[in-house]
Formats: sequence, structure tokens, C-alpha cells
Amino acid sequence: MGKIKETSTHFSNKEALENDCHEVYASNIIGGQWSIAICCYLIAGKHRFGELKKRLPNITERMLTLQLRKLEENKIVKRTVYAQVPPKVEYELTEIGLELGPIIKELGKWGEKHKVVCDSTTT
Amino acid sequence: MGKIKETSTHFSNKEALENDCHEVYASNIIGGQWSIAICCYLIAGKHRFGELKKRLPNITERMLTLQLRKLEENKIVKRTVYAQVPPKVEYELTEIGLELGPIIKELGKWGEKHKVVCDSTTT
DNA sequence: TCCCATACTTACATTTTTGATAGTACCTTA
DNA sequence: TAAGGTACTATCAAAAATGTAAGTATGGGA
Repeated sequence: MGKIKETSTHFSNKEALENDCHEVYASNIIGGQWSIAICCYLIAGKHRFGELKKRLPNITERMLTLQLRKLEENKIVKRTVYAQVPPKVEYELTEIGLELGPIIKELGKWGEKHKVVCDSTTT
Repeated sequence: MGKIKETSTHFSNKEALENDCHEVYASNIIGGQWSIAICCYLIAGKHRFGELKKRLPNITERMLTLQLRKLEENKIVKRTVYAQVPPKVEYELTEIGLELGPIIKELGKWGEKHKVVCDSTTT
């Protein structure tokens, strides 16, 4: 996630797809390596930056920041900064972010089932 | 989507996340540039390769092939080859693929709503 | 005075995904 | 004999996502 090149074919394809398919639009919002994992924790409630970092063992601060910024831009999470030293910042889901909760959970259930089905037919 | 490097940090992070989060597991399966769009059409029924290509105007044959192969590997779609010339190949959702249908539709509804909310607060 | 904790930022390297372009096989029909 | 239609594959290049490593600010406490 650096700057994107708005003249690339990739970019315009993505935009075009988003525009005539809400499903794709939605998946682009929550589809980063860590986005869904972050959401899973936030569904359970508010978290500080450092707490999220602990729960996502291998994430770098850079990636956590990037993903949170993206979620914030998309109004999925709300960021609250406390004027303290050392700093304290809390992240929580917005209203529309919360509405994503049940869908993500359904997806999780499906994933669990899928894993079983797939494993059994492979072996 | 070429060969992946199974020794990379990225790879092992992804695997670790998948293993303790079914939601992430699921999202990795359906999260490619075109996967959800393809699924959307297949939810409506069987399609030939060329039909999908027409419906996804800017997709290259390469990408369509890659995505379909990935979906097939993950047992989301079933591929049927007819021994004809010129060739005819049909793609359809499997049972577990069909179960994804309602979830994708919910995601679509959410996306539609999100778009409205986000646009109104931005302007 | 110096170190600490927290939540970042910056610059660069690597890996992964996607795109562009050309080619393949095969039988049918003209 | 040649062209056409379908579903691909192969190679190379570009772009995007992620990872690594180091640095920043600030006030409080030792």
C-alpha cells in the first residue's frame, strides 16, 4: 500500500468493477492482508494500537498503521487520540463498520466448513 | 498469481493468520481482483469461458484462467470440458460455492449502503 | 540528564499480483 | 489448402502490497 498510480490499467479496471458490482466494491474495502483480522478484534470492542499489535503477532507497526488508516478513510473504524504522553490512541468500529460484523462472522462460519470439506476431499 | 515463495515472511504470516482466523481463511479464497465478480455471475448459473470473458469486459484471458483455476482448486467452481472442436468448457459453482452466494449478496447490500453513507459524509 | 513508553513515519527491498502480447491445438467449414 | 473459432499457455513487464530497519516526538520518572 503505497501511492497508487491512477493511470494504470489495473487501477481503472478495479474502479470499473467496483462501479457496477457492489460486492466487489465491498470486498475492496475489507480486502487487505490484515483488514479482516483487525475487524474481528474490533468487533469485540475498542482497542488501543498496542493491543492490536499484540494480538496480531507478526504484523509490523507500518502495516498496522496502513491498514488502520485505510479502514479509517473508509469510515469503518473511528480513531480517538488522547492528548497524553506517552500517546494513547483508541480504535473502534463505526456504525457502518459494526454492520459488517455479522457478515464477517458468516464468512468465518463458511470458512470453517469449507476447510473441513476441502481437507476431506483432498485426503 | 505466479508461483509463490513459500519461504517468504509474507507467506508464513498469511498462513498463520489463516490458521487461527476462519474469516481470514475465507477472505483469502475469494479475495482476488476478479474472484467475487466471477462468483456473482456464476451464482446466476453455469457459464462458458467465453461468456465470462464477455461479461468482464477488461479481463485478460490470462487473468480469467488464473482466477478460475484458483477457484477450482479451492473447490468453489466445477469445470466441465466437452470433447468438441472448437472446445467448450463450462464453469459452475459447487455445493460449497453456492453456500457462499448469500454471504456475497449480503456483502453487496452492505457495500451499496456504505457507498451512500460514505459519499454523503464526504461531500 | 538520560532513558522509557507509545504511536507513529520514512526510505528502501522483496514478494505478489496483474497486464500486454504472442503463440498453441484441434476440427470444421469454405 | 487456408481460415476460423474456442479455450487456453508462455514470457515478459509493470504495478501494487507487504516486509525490514531505522528514526521521530514528548513528557514523566530514575
